[in-house]
Order: sequence, then structure tokens, then C-alpha cells
Amino acid sequence: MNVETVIKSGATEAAKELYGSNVSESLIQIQKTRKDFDGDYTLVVFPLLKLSRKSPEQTAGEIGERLLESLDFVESVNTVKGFLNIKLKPAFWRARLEASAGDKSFGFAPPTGKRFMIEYSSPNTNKPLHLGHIRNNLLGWSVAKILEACGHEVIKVNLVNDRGIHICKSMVARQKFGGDETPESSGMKGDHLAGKYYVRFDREYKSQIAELTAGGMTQAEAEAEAPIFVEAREMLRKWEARDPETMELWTTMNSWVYAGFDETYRKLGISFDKTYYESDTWVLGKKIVEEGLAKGVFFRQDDGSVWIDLVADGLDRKLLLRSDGTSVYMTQDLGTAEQRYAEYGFDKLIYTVGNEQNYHFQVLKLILLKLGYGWSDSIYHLSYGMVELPEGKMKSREGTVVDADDLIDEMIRTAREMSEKLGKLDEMTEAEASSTVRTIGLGSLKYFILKVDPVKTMLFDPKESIDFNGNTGAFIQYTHARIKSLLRKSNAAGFPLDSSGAEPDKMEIELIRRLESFPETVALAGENLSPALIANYVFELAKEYNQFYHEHPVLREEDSGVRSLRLTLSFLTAETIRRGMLLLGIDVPDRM
RNA sequence: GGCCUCAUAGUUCAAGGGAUAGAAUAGAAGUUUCCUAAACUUUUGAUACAGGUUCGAGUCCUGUUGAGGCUGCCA
Repeated sequence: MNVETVIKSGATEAAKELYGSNVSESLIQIQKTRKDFDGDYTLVVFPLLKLSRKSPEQTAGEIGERLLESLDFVESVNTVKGFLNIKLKPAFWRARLEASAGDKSFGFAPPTGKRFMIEYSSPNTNKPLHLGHIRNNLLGWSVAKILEACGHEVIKVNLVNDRGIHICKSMVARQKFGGDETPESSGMKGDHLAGKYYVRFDREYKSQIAELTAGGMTQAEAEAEAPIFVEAREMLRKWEARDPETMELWTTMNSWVYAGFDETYRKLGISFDKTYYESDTWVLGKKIVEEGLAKGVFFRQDDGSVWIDLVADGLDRKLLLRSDGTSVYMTQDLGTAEQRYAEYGFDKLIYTVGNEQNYHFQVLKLILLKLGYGWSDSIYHLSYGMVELPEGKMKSREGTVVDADDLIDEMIRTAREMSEKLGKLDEMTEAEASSTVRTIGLGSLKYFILKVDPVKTMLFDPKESIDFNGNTGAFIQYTHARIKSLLRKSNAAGFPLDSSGAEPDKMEIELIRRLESFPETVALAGENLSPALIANYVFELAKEYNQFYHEHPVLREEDSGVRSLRLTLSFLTAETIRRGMLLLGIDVPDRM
């Protein structure tokens, strides 16, 4: 049980004794005492005033006195306006520290028996991953880790978008302009090669459109009738007809792309438990459409297309089946959701998808609800904002996309430059050095992206992200490495971690109190699906340790009790930083 | 047009309806007999606007302005 909970239940008891048994837990608000006030935790008494029928000061005073009697670990209380500040005994904090340091699963909750499925990444196979995918992948991976830490079973899935007109565009360009180029012969990663063809297609397409409009066609006509686009559409038709030659090209190009994606995923340190392919799932959902028609939830238009009318719900009409009977994105998503539920019976299905699809998921949920699926409420869209660059929005067609692989390489390269300049790599073998700079470069990238609240559009400035000062991953990793170094030295000197006697001073208590709030932070991050909470917590912790470290010698302390306390504190700090960073998918090296 | 999201120091980000809105970075000034100076200390500086709900609003509600996104056969 965490400290806040202990105090909360104590305060609830005290309030019940004073004001009657109808005092509910929700009226007891405990928060950390703000700096500049004397205390560790604070009870906000305003919500209790209706029951106490006394002034804020009197109410706080009464409860304070009661707490002082009933909780033996309370050292003192003081009242400032409606705030009852509670100060705990140093010995209590010392005991908490020892207990937490000895707890192998500190911060992680026991199994809940709940099953979460989380989908993320969801790439298209016609081009390589870019910065937007990085935010997606990091978010999905981190949320999965956080949910696991909260005791849930987590199934990580990917849905690869491997069919459709956009893939055919790359395929057509490959056929026309690619010759017999392969990833091996060109030295390009397979996904980059496919991306090259996609860009090539677009260039050709644009110039054909320009020609046609110059010849008198409207823009829309030209877009639909440009010969290269007609070819792409024809290829899609052949694909759907399982034309052998088309299938072979498709299979070959996809295998290149998958090899490329795997490499990027490996570099990012993420993986999946299961991968779905849209080429398998795109026909799903038609059964649901029939079901919806039978129930009268959907309606069929004269041209044969099927719709749902959501105007009464403040939304629009939405297409579910084209007039030619083929399914659309929504049809497929209904089908995969149902299939996944049948297979896994999840308690929650989380889709990590950009906020440009907010409307889609709103509709998806609503349709499932209207169809009477009891689990429709288990669907959650983990929506995130765009990543912008200092120069403005990313546009894949204008060549301003930041490629994921390039970015990762650049981060690692910069990490190496900075480390070399500081002489940090001097005593490392090349293998150690390259592993260290990889960890630092990726850590900086991941931290920079995850520290921002997912819903917000964020600005990614490559220069700033790689700055090794300030609120960055590298700073936190560095703090961890320094503590590890200190622990190695103390170990070499034969100093034990486990003695008692010393009482923590004010600064040490502050650090212990922050450490003790780690489990709550993890739980809260799990509820809100927010890695940003963990990121900010870890940064604050590292910063606070730095201050502590600066003013409190650890190894040079004469008094073995004090030294032991500080070593224990250092140990738990390093351990907590490591666990927090693990939840963000960031490695923390012991040396750097 | 309709719907959704966002708006906080020069800049990038915090702040579970609670106290004097925090950091980082940039700017100014300082610290090196110190276990990793990728550090530490001090300092300047912000809730877009107008109402409302509440004992209490950056946070909730309404409107305005600004930015982004979505909006019947793309995914």
C-alpha cells in the first residue's frame, strides 16, 4: 500500500469519528505538500466543510489532532487556511525506503487478470516509415509496457496495410522504370526502394495531369484519366482477380518492404505479438453488413451501396459497402474488431492511430454499439497529434518527410560526436562505444517524443532533441550511469547497503517521498495511457537526485549509518530510473 | 457550412477542480580542494479574449478569435 493511501484511510477514519459515518473517501483529498510549506502530505479540507459545519481552520485543526493520536508515524501537523499539512516521522520514511529498495517488483502491480490488445504502427507497404510512424510506434510500445506494469496481460498487434491503390502505384512504377533492380543490387533497404518507386509514380502522374489539363481537361478528369493512374487501377483489378504475374510482383516487393520494416523496428527496439495483413482482412466485415441490414441499422441505396445514417447522433452518413459490393476501410475494421474479440475476448482494444482518424473511430464505436455488441465500449482510440518540423508541416510529396531510418542514424551519429568530444568513449572498446552511442541517440529521440502529451501536436526540432542538456533522455541516462558508478565504488570499498540508525534529513525525505510516488505514477499512466507522465516523473527524479548528490557526499561520509542510508537512496533512485525508462522503451546503460 | 482537437514565459514542454502556475532552453550573474562538469546556484519572463458554474478555474460550461484535422464510395 502506498503512503498516500495509508494517510487517506487514516484521514477518512478520523473524519468519520468526528463528523459521522457518511464521510466518503471521495471527500478526502490528499496531495503532496507543496514546497515552501512544512509537511509531506496535505489534506484539503474544503470538501468536508458541509459536514463539519465549522471553519476551514477549525476543521483542519480537529482532524489534525485526531491524526496525531491515531497514526503513530505522524510527527506533526499544521494548518494553513483550509490545508492540513501532515509531516511524517523520519524513521517512517527510512523504513519505507528500506522496504521499497528490497521490493523486487517496486512500482509494478500484481496481475489483474485483464487482457488488453493494442494495435500500433500500421504501416503502408508502399513507402518507408517516417517521423509520424516513430511517434506512433514509440507510443504504442510504451503504453503496452505501462499496461503490463499495471498488471494487465497485453497483446501487441500490427496491421499491415499491404493492399490497395497506393501499393499498385509503387508496383506500376517498378514495372515501368525499375528494370531488374533489387535491394541487393541497389544497396537500398527494401522499403526505401518501394518508396522510390512511389515517388517516381507521383512525378510521372503529376506531369501527365499537367499535360492533360493543358490540353483542356478539368483537374478532376485529368486525375482520373492520366494513363499511369489508369494502369494502377488496372493493376488493382488484377490483384483482386489474383492474376499470377501481379501477385508475384506484389509478393516480391512486399517481402523487400517487410525486411526493411523489420530492420527499422529492430533499431527502434519494438516488436509485436501478432501481425495482421490487410490482404487477409479486407474482405472481413461483409457478414456484419448483412447483419446490420437485417437489423435495420444500415440501409441499402438504389445503386446497391450500403450506408448508415448517423445524423441523429450529430455525425454524417457513412458508407459501408460500395455499390459494386466491395468493402471499404470501415467494413474491414468492423470485421477485424469482431474477429479479434472472438479470438481474444479482450477487456480493452486500443488503436494507436493519428488524430486525423478521430472521426473514423468515433463512427466505428458507434456502429458496434448500434449493432448491439456489448464490447463496443472496450474500444479505445489512442489518438495522437501530428509531428511538425520547425520548417512547417511534413508533406511526403514535397520531400519534407523525415525518414525514420535517416533520423535514427543521425541521432546516433550526433551522440557519437558529442561523446567523442567529451572524451567519454576513450576507455571503451569500439563495440562498447557503438552500443553506448546507440543507446544515447535512441534514448534522446524516444524521450523527446514521449515526454509530450499524445493529444498535442508537437514540434520536433532535431537540433534541440539531440541537445544533451536539459529535459532529455541523455541527461536521465547519464544520471543513472553516475549512480551506478557510485554503487560500483561503494561495493568495491565493501560498504553495505543494509544498516540502520541514521535518520533522513529534509532533502533526503523529499527524495524518498518522490520515489514512493513511483507506483502511483505508473498506475495513473496506465489509466490515462500516457507515457508523458512517466517521462516527466523520471526527469524530476533525476533532477532531484542531482541536487541531493551535489549537496550530500555519499562515499566520503564518515558515519556508516548515514552512508548506508544514502547508498540505499542512490540504489533505489537508479533502480526507479531504470524501471521508469523501461516503461518508455529506453535503455539505461551502467556506464556512459 | 457542420463536427473534432489544440491555444500557458522569447522557444519547447509541465501542472489529477485546490495554496504563490512549474521545468527545460535561450538571456543575465556566479560555482571547480567535490564520489562522471553531459553538473550545480542565483536571476529576468506566461494561462489568447469575454462571460458563467464553484468556497476555489490554466483545468469544467457558453461565446469570440487563432491554429490544425475530419467531413457519401482512399486507407
